[in-house]
Amino acid sequence: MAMRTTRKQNYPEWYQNVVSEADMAENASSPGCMVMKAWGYGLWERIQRVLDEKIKETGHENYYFPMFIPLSFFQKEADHVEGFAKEMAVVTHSRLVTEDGKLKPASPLEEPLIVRPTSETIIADSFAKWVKSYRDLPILLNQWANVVRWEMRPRLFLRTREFLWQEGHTVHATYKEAEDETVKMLGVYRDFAENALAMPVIIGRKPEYDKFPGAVDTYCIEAMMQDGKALQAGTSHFLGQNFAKSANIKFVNQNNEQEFAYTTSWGVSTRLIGGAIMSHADDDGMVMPPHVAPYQIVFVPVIKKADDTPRIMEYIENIKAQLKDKTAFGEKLRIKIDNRDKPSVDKVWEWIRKGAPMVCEIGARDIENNGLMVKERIFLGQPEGKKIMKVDEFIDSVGERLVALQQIMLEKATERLHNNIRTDITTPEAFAAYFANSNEWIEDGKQGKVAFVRGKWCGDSETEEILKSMKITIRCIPFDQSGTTGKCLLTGKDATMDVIYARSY
RNA sequence: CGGAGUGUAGCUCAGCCUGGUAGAGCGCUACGUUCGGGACGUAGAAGUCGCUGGUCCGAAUCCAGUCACUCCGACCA
Repeated sequence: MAMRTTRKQNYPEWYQNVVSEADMAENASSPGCMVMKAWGYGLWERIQRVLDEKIKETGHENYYFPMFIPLSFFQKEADHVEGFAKEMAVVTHSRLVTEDGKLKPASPLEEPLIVRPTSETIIADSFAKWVKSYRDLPILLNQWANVVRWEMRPRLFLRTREFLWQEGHTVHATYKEAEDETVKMLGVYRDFAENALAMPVIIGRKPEYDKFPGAVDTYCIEAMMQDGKALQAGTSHFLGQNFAKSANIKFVNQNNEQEFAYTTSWGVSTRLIGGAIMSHADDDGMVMPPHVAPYQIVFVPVIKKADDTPRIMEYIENIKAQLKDKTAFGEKLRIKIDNRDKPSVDKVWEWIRKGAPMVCEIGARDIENNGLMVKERIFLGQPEGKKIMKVDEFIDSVGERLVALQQIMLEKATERLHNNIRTDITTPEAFAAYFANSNEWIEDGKQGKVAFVRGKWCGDSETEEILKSMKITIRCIPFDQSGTTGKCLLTGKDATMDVIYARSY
């Protein structure tokens, strides 16, 4: 076990341990913020690259809007301002002066600026300028940016005051078209989570009280972590005409009538990295899905005699050269030769903690055999995780093998999700008894003590208080409503709606 | 914003009760032996003891203030 704390011992502590031992990020000196290091930011860059392509394939183009938003913009949409008021970073001054040897803010701004917690208001302002006629619609845009929400209890990747994300914003001429867009992008997120991150999700709609402030409907993808808690991994909002009305986004339709437009917004963030960690990492550290691993293959030279160094390095370079045109997931392979002047065992263990999908150890012995030693991260410690292969065989099969490893990771995570959605809890008593337990690590392929419950909900507003007192949340109202039976698990009233109940991050 | 705790070397911490030259392990540097599941020897570098003030011949240690961080709550669209 390379982690100081195992998942079973203390899941939250294990998580922090993985983040630091895999060298993905650390707490910054600025409170609540993080420094993303090469291996963590590298994962984000991969997420950006793969997702950006999907966003562009669906017709969107990237824009960039300012991070400072005039305070008055938030005033315009009542629900929106109320939803965000408590967590805004506010810029009130434009310079510093020295007073008694201390720096103090000076030159107050006439109108304070808000550091964007999200960009609906400032993008809507632009939409209002750009939209004149139905011929201008739809506008389909996206931006990759940082946002700030003044969180009180930050956790690396899962909740930080500043985080990175993409936010898509679109304007449409009709209700239906905007609603379709919202659901379409949710589908893009689901495919991305499952295919790129090997993280299966449940898709659905948020209950009324949990919607994005200012939205008509909020849709989400919800993932299950290894402790049975839910992680909201992405959201897609149908904003109806709410922001169009507050920002005055109007167009002339084909009948020459003025009409308010319909808008959407959708986003995923660096939180996905936290999700990937808690989906796949084990007691030896991170396990990177090959599709998004910054490096898929790491070569570690094993040098017993210094004299061997040149020929071993040459041998490795030669293998790398032969992999030049090989692909996996339709992309070139990402390969690292770790030639740092360190003991090879240390290097190997470092890549295990980082979760590089394949580590290849190559020494003098392999040159004689025209072979190499291949270790696959997901099979660490198991006999099948360690193979001596011929170079030709490796070169021909490695691309497919990376795809296969990705598939195995998805299957494992999917099995956990499916085995841990309880549908047999049908009364408030059984429900309360179930959630009286606390969350703990769920062993692979097993059913955990506490995870998701799929069951009935009456939808009454009084349930909000009950949930709060139990520290349970309704993750979503799944699209798939193929039903469970029973009464509302909170009130015992008659109910028709199926929802997912869980503790959450 | 409430409750608790912690600030000593890059990291993890001991020393504080009972004041008297700043410590350990890991890491780092050099050299040598090593290297395919976490090696070892020898030598070495490294700290205004969070900060400010007080008591005292003398403060990491006692007192007061202050700042920061961590954990638990409240908050988390």
